Amino acid sequence: MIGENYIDLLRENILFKDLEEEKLQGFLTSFQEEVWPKNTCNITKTPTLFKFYIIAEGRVKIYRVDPESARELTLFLLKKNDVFDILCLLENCEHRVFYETLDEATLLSVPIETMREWIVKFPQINKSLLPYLGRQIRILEEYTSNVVLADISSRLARLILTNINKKSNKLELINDLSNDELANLIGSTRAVVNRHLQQFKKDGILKISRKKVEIKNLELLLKQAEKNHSSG
Amino acid sequence: MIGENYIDLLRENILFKDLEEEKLQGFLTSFQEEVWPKNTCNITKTPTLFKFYIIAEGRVKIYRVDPESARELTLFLLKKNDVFDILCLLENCEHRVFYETLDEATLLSVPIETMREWIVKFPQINKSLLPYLGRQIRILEEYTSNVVLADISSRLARLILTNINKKSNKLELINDLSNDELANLIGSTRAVVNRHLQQFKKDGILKISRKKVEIKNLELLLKQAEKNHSSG
DNA sequence: GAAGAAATACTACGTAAGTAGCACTAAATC
DNA sequence: GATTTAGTGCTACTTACGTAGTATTTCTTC
Repeated sequence: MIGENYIDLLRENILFKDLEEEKLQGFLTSFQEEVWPKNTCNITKTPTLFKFYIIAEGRVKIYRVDPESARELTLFLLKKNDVFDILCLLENCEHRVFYETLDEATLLSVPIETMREWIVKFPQINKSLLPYLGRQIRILEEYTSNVVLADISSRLARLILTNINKKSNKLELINDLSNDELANLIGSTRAVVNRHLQQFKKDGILKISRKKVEIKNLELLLKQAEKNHSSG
Repeated sequence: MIGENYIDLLRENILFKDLEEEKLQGFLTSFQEEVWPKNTCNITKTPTLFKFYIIAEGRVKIYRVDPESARELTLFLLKKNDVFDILCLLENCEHRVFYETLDEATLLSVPIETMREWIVKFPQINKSLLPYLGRQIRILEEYTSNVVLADISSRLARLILTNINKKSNKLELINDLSNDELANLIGSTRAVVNRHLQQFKKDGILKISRKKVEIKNLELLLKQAEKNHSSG
């Protein structure tokens, strides 16, 4: 059972937003609040096979690791009101990925079987789920073609561009990440990302400080995102 | 309206398989049969925004192109009883990809709005759709991490391995593709794929002839799939 | 504010993959 | 069966990326 204050969260959630107020109230009893410390991987303790999570606060990355090279690839960087793990929810079999918090995170958990029942019972959830899955597919298609067809500087520029808040015009979600984490987000390595960040700095595109990226010249950044150095 | 003989197709289809016989019969009136010639891109003529397709015969690839380098990336290679475009179905906005037939293909089309209505009206379709979408997401996750974390020879070996028919032990679906098409499937180029195919041949792993790949040594192929040359 | 940890900046180097070009060959097409 | 086209095999070359190593800076925390 979680507090009333979480009603607002559910009301803004992509899966629950269309439900009537009284039903959301009823849901509160099924949720549990969990706090995960920063930089922890709770997969062994709390398998996503049994629980479905909504992020109330903090960031969680879903990532893969190549055991040989120890290289990481971040598949999704989840934030407030994102949910996981959608694949376990749909397929009831293990999703071979890791989860790790980038901040201290507050999560709402619900038994995954309960969530499955809700999808069947409440058409509104089901109806919201479909376009949500579509968006996931679209994001992954974009990711794959980016990695294959664009070079690192383009990918880095695009990563930054897609995380600019349209209203504040400021970088969000990834603005306080280390070079290492940025590299994981575009399928590269720390040293290479730093090399390109330095070049961006030289070119007057970005202002860089420790765990901080600021945009100085949006126009040039847009050009970098489009430019594919492999051709012309 | 299509012929009775397509009932068997629908009965085996991932989305329609759970529907009662009489309902499938009723569906027949909504479908149209279309034949697309080999190597054609029918996107402009028959936008997937308005129709939903089931493949009855032949192969269709969904791919992206980088306009600058003209390089292609095949996202999905669809075969009999696969459907497209699932993203247009879910999101009702343009899916920025191309479609092209690799063989002469026979397709069943249904107005996409009709398909949307069916999803709402028949829970069985909706229920089948969810794990189908999950599989798409899983495939794309695998694709992305492959491209980032594995080198070309591993990706080529894995591509071949995933297309071996478990029963016949023979290569299917991709066994008659050109080096060019194989390259598109792993995010590389013709010349590079050929280089590795030649090496596989030298190593006694494959037998290669024009538009034909045969497996000679499965064990060695499995080793290639696991080996990541970038480490060790 | 000293000591330690974490993140960054930079240099040097090796290499897989991409590109270009061309000869050769099988297979459509007329 | 002559001609064209598509696909393959191969050589030579270039380069962006990844790796390694190290110095430096910035934060943390005791």
